[in-house]
Amino acid sequence: MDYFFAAIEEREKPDLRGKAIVVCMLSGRGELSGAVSTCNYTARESGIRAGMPCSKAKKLNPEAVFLPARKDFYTSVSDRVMEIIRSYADVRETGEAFEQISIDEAFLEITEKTGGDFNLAFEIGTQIKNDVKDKEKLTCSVGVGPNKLIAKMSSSVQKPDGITVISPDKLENFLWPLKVSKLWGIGNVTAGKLQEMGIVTIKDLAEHDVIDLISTFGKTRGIWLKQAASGIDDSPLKERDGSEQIGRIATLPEDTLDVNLISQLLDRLAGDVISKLDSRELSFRTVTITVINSKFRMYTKSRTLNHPVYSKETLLEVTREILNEFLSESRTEFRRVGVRVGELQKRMGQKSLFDY
DNA sequence: ATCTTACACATGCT
DNA sequence: TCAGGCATGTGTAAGAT
Repeated sequence: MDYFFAAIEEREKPDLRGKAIVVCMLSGRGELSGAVSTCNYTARESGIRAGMPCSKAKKLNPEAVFLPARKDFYTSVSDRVMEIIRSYADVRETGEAFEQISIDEAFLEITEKTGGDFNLAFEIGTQIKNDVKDKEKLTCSVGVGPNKLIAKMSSSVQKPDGITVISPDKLENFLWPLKVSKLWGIGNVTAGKLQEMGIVTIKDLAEHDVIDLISTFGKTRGIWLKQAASGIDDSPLKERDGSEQIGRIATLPEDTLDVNLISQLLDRLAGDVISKLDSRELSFRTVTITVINSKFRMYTKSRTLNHPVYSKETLLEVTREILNEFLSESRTEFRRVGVRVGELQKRMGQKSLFDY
């Protein structure tokens, strides 16, 4: 979806159209303390980008409209969009060959219904765009490719409201001239290491000795780099049944080491996590606490319970226990804290199988 | 001797 | 001067078979 959160706000508030719109995740610390989640293309003209501090965005364009993110609402729109798109995917025994990878992105397998014809794929992509526009008044950008990696990368070529097809015969011309940082899966750290090795373009990477890549990045990642740079990606679509972890993280009202202040926030976050757990009727077995200190260093500690549970009391207890461990070994004030649960399982009849 | 699990941490994407 | 949410992989240590 194109500039998804901001596009939804535009749709909901027609008087905003034409203006620069910036959707922010705010920490509550100050008027505009937080980061830009996304912004419309008008805002991008003034240099505003996702991830940038909101205060900086304000400096770049004081006239822009700054809105707080309404995540639950965007999720409800996302659910409807995904249902529309899903209906265009190949159908297998298990259901549609469809993979939602984020709140606004998804992969569809259409190999069967196109018989591998990329011209047909273009038609289907166009249909999807029209359907979404008709039903939800939102635009999206479609990428077609012989695998997920290429589909994802081609979706970025023409934005917003675009469609790009990269058939196997156009693969090398598309991929090789690009900087390695453009390859989906290569971030800052990897791009930096590659540059030190003299690898700048994707072509450089594709031609590089795989043994050398493995020695720097490990077996899995080394082989992946070599393959990906050649446009090879055999990963199948993964049907996802909700996330495998549920977490909440937030910024403290001020940097602190005060147990009471921190527990107060952690308890709220734990409550939110329990709500989500309840709505999906799940139990959890692991609890992870995240701390980000005033120097922006991140630390995590986790506990795995003997059996899955879904009691709020247990989550609170474990959370406090881990917090105390953190506090006894920390001298730098905390800025943000988070709670996350994992090893999720569908609930049984009792609170826990071994609880009675 | 080998397989499995727990944990901390790095990396990447939005 | 900077938000929140998730996935996946790796190294190491400890426990189980």
